[in-house]
Amino acid sequence: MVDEKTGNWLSQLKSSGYKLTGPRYCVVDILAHSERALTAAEIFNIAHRQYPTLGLVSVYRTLEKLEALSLIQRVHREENCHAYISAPTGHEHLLVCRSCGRVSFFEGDDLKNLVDRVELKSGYLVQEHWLQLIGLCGECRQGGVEAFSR
Amino acid sequence: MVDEKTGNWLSQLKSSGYKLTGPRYCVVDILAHSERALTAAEIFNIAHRQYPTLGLVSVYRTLEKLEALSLIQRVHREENCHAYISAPTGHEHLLVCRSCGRVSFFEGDDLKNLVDRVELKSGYLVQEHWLQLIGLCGECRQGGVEAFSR
DNA sequence: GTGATTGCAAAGCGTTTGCACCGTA
DNA sequence: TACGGTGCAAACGCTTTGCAATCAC
Repeated sequence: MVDEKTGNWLSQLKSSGYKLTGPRYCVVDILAHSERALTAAEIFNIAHRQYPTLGLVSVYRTLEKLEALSLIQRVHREENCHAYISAPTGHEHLLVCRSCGRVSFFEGDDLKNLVDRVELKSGYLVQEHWLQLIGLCGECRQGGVEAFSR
Repeated sequence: MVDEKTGNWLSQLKSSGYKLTGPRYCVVDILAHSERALTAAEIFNIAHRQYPTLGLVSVYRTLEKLEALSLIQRVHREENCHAYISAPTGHEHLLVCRSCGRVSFFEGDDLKNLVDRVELKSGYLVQEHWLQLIGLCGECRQGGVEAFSR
């Protein structure tokens, strides 16, 4: 019983020449459905419950492949950049909740003017932009929820 | 013979209760004048030449203090976030050259509309934004300069 | 059957900590 | 003189690598 997103990721792995295995399935499924950015250790902790023989190493190796296929992307926070979230399908940017760690996406295409202006002024050729908003999600705003604990 | 920016940073360290020492001076001076974001190891390598007894540990400890005083800030690149650059004075964002690693700053205050729209749509309260442009600086555009080597 | 994938253990690497000595104020 | 700063060495935590056993295809 594989859901759509997990199934899609698995087929992409398969058609890239990788085999479909238990550990791989487990990690893919967790990442495909997480609302929060997860570190390798966090993924391991969750996956370990459903797949007790899983090794942390397999988590790293699967992350590597998923990142290469652009199915996941790194989330940068003030202090580190070792957490991953399912990559957006189109051209979207991250919106990260500082309290619970939840990640959402938003469209953000009107940077064009800004980019044009910066190019003119700086002489740079801008190839890529990275925009990330940080704040509190709807739930955490209301709830006065305690900071997400690591 | 201490130049203005270095001198300013040193006074800020001093007035925060820290002592002014050789190793500290050395690291401060390098960071205050680097056009590129530098990692602890890179700073150590440079500083070591002018101050042979310097230990890598002192670099880390100085970075810590400079970051706490907001005199430097981390620069995030695709793969890591362990390099530091002199922090901008006002509200500015980073423009990083992918080829030579040079960092420039630009003003970027017209995100207000975008932020308002995202808040409305997502229900988040946006507290902070992070914008970074990545591309090629004027020199690297023309020169076909080889990628900056690590 | 074959070659990729696995988990383990060990290695590797960057960063932090404990400590005795040293230098600034 | 007092106490923060120093470098060294060791500890630490996260990630990668070497390897023999295992498993998908």
